[in-house]
Amino acid sequence: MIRIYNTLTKKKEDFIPLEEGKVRMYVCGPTVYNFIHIGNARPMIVFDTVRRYMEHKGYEVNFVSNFTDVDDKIIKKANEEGVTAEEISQRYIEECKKDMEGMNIRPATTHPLATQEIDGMIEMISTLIEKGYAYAVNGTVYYRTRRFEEYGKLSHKNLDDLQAGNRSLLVSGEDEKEDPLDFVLWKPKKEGEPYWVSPWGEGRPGWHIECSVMSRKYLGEQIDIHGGGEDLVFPHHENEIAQSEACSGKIFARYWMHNAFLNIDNRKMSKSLGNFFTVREISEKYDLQILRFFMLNAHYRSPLNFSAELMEASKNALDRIHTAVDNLDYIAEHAAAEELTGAEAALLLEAEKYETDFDASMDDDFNTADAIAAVFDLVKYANTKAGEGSSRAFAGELCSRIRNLCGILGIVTEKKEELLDAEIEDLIAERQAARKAKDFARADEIRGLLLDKGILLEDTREGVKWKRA
RNA sequence: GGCGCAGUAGCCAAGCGGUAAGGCGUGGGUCUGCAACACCCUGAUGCACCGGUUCAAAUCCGGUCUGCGCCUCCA
Repeated sequence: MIRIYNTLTKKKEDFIPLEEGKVRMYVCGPTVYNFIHIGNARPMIVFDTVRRYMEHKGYEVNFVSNFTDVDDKIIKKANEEGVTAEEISQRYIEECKKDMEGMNIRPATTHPLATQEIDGMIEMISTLIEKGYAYAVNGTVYYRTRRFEEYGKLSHKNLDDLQAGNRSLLVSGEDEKEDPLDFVLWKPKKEGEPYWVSPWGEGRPGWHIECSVMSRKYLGEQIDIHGGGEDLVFPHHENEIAQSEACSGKIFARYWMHNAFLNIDNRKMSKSLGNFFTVREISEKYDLQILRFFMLNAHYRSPLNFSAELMEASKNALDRIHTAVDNLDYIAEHAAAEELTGAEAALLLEAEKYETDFDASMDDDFNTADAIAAVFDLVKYANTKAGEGSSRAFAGELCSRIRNLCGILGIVTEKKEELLDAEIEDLIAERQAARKAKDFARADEIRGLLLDKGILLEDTREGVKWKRA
């Protein structure tokens, strides 16, 4: 049984899907006005892992994640570059997909675009007006927040507190609202902005209505899991609930999951502090697999601090897994015996406990940090139990189990097949000859030469191995 | 002002009532021509601090300190 911490109830709850064997989940995606930063990457990695684990447990997962492609920031960027907003959003959607691939984040079942769903938004806004939950004033449509009695149930806020202690809810030009708490569903166009025709005039949708509409269209009125960064709890998700539930009269999402922030130097990343990194920047220095591993090494609801030092530690840790997998592959390939011995069969049975541990950790609100510990336990077990005398079946099985667990976490263990240049192969052979002749000076010289080319040699009992530095 | 989260070894990080996982790093050892890999050993009589509840607390309760987040676009 999977247990999920639900922001709505502030408790871990047993996960029971609306429809047996199926999971409908929606995760708020990025606004595409630039390369995504590593903070954007956290929910992507977290929820991709949730999805993978659900699938591992046998669920069929319908995973929807949007791209917000109409927004002030996109328009601003477009104006700066003198191109259309669409060009900007298309460009960064493509770039985002490249980054996702690098982090081994699988494409969603559907990646809807806000601009392709305007009709649905107009329809939902109309329904809200009909039901008395919204009103139009001078081309702007507002949601009548106080009309939705449960407003605040997700963020556990009380409307009067919101109003009383607040800084400046009354922004200039907003005195046309019935209540300062009301939020925008549709805003009139301004000169030079993209717009759509609506019953309230030309304009564009507010941010919150997008997700309600896209979620309903691709997943139905009720979904199992709704996810996103913790900053979206209020007001974004609170508003989604108000919109969707006022419209349908049904509970919108059963489980609300929110990941904590990725910080830099213990502070939230932000442009004003100048302390943020794009995923692209990180990819120039590290394999993005390391970024993924780094994030999964902490619980998704804990704040995580990012630093180069921590990335180095993650790189070394991940290498330990890769090395184990490579070694097992090597043992399997060169094994003298094919079949499992009785002793080996017993060892494999014993090793099943690590897989059980892994699942138990993941069942407990996706405790990836604990799950990774189980992977390391298996790695150590394999390193200890498998050796040159092992059968192909034994080494192969241990290897595939490690690969399988890593796969659930989206951590790639497949070795990139790279052919050695003939020149490098010759050098390795020459070094072997030198070693045989005990000409260690020459052997070390060659090893140094290869190291300069980025090739790392390892003399193991089974022979010479190499890997890219 | 309102609401909320966190403080566990040098670093990262699980555990959330039953006597401190895992990783990185450090030091020592085995293996090896050396190096690397791997393996073994090495780590907090203690989980910010002070009280309390309990047979039992890092885990529950109260208070203090510190850091952070949300309340405004934000992953």
